[in-house]
Amino acid sequence: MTVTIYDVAREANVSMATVSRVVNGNPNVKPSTRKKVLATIERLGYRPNAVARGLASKKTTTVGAIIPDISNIFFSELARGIEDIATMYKYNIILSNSDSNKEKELQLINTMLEKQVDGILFIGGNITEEHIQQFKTASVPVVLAATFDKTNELPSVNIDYELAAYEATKALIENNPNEQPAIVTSLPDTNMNKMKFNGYVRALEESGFAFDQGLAINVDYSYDGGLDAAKKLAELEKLPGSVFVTFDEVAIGVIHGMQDQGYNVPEDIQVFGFDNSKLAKMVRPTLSTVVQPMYDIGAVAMRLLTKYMNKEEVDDKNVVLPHRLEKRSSTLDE
Amino acid sequence: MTVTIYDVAREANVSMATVSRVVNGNPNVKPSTRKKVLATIERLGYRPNAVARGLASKKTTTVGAIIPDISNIFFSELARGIEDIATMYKYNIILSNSDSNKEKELQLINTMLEKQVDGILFIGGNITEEHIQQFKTASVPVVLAATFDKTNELPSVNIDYELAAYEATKALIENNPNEQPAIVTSLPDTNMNKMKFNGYVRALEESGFAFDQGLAINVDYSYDGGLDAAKKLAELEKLPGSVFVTFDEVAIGVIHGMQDQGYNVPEDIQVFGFDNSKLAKMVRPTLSTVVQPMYDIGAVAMRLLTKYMNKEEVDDKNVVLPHRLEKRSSTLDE
DNA sequence: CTGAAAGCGCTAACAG
DNA sequence: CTGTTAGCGCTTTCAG
Repeated sequence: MTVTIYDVAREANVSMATVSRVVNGNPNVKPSTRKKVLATIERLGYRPNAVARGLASKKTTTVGAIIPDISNIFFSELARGIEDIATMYKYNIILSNSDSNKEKELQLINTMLEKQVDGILFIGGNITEEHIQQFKTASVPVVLAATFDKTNELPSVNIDYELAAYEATKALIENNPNEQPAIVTSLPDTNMNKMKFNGYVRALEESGFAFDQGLAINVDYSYDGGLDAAKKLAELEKLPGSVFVTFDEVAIGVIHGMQDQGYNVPEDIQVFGFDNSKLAKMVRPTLSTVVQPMYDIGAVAMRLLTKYMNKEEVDDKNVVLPHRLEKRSSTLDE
Repeated sequence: MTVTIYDVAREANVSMATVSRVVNGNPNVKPSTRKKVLATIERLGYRPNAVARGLASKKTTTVGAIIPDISNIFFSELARGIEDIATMYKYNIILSNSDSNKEKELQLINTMLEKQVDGILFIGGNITEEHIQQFKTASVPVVLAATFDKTNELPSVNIDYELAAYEATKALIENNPNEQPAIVTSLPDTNMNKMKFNGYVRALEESGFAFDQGLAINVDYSYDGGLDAAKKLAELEKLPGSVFVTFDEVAIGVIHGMQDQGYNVPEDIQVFGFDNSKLAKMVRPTLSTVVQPMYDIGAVAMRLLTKYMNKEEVDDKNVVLPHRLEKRSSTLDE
């Protein structure tokens, strides 16, 4: 039925070991026999069985990637970064969506471990003790991307969310020093969100403002959530002069929501986003935002994982990638 | 080191076969022994090795999905549909990006076949004879999603692109019967694009217009491509009263591009998009567009694939999902 | 309801 | 440079 390494060996008058060698590019094969083997592989239409190889070698050259939601632009760009580097290093990706649901996450980790992935890339909300335990039940390396583990036990790739949020808030204040910026955040309350929040508060306090719960609005992580936020903003006793929105998609909803209610951005209210997803340029006014290199986070995380899988030395286990502010037209910069 | 089925068998005083049965939920096991086995599995922390299982059973419960670009919103929604149904049927997905590049596609098909996937979901530009050949070298089922194979040999899930484009163009003409709509298309020139184009031409002719090459603009499939298209539109001797843009992302670029040049949408120029990606509601004016159910296409394709993998009867091998027009504010509907 | 035994297709020492 | 020989961990007849 299907042709195996054994068939090739027989037809080529060599041993299975030799066929295996040429298939795997082992240099210890006389050119002439290599050629002969290659020819019969071609003739027979032999295709190596990676499952058998995986069982024998204990390496599958596939890694698992657990992602909250691939249809979210943020994660899909990150996934592309992962995939490109994986391809470069000859790995395949088993991709699964967790919806940041802890049970699903734990379940997925288990499934991937059963499938004998060589490593796991984890993107999620919060890392709990259970996650760590689950990871420890197997000996494959795990790298977190855009995800926090307060213990810092696991390797990770992130940006400095606290600092980025601080800077964004500061920028808002500089443009309009007399008005206290509002903040629009989204559930779930992940560590990432907490850090952004902390940065916001720090900037506030440093500028002499006291955090005001009334200016902290929490909505769905979605465009419609942003629309909701805009409504709530407009209902405030006094419209805040600026607002820091912790995700671009929501920020765009805020901009449109304000405009739909007759306000001008940035004249009536400045808005600052976070992520610099490609949506940021797809609004009028274009969105000022924190540039978070999603693709790079995925790429660097995958690269880091390859190092662990190859048991290479890793000098920087918790990578912090640079971020920057991109000032566009939704803020009052000179 | 790692605990195997053999260890469990020994510790539980049963045979490997029995352990295998309980692990696989085979009912032919006395409850008491099942319980005993389950207990020692728990105690030993046994985790089945899916690779070994795959080798022995010739089933991996993983399917390959070849996608042009996961970071494209269109494909990422489709991928989510695939994933959700796959999860429902206990399959995992190996996801790879092809950039619609034929060599990569062929390469990926081969890799997935080596990995012994139980089936393949293919989303791409054009299916060539080589693709078909490549698929035939293995006996796993293949389903196309949002992808055409002119021979109709392969199972597929699509919408009627020609008709949808026809209807969109017709709608434009109805709103403004005296002006001939322009069209903005994007490379590569896939069958899908051709069908959209044909629908556009058919609507034109049916309304007494002759296709005018000068009104056919081709740009990159991107927001910036849309910006470019708007520039070209404005450079025309006379601004067309409406334009059919074959992808939402490009359409949004067209809207902003026109606005940036001082025109009003839809008063000066109507624009009709295609896809109804979530971007369509994220513009002002909101985009009138053809609703293509990306998620459903992915979901139905995956469902269809499970049928083939289970060797079930399939009555409708080339599924055509319904589409509809969503009229929003970028067109002059009453 | 349970066990024995034969592979699945390949890699990895180890010899030579 | 090449062949032999054990497995990898599990499923799957076939008996009983």
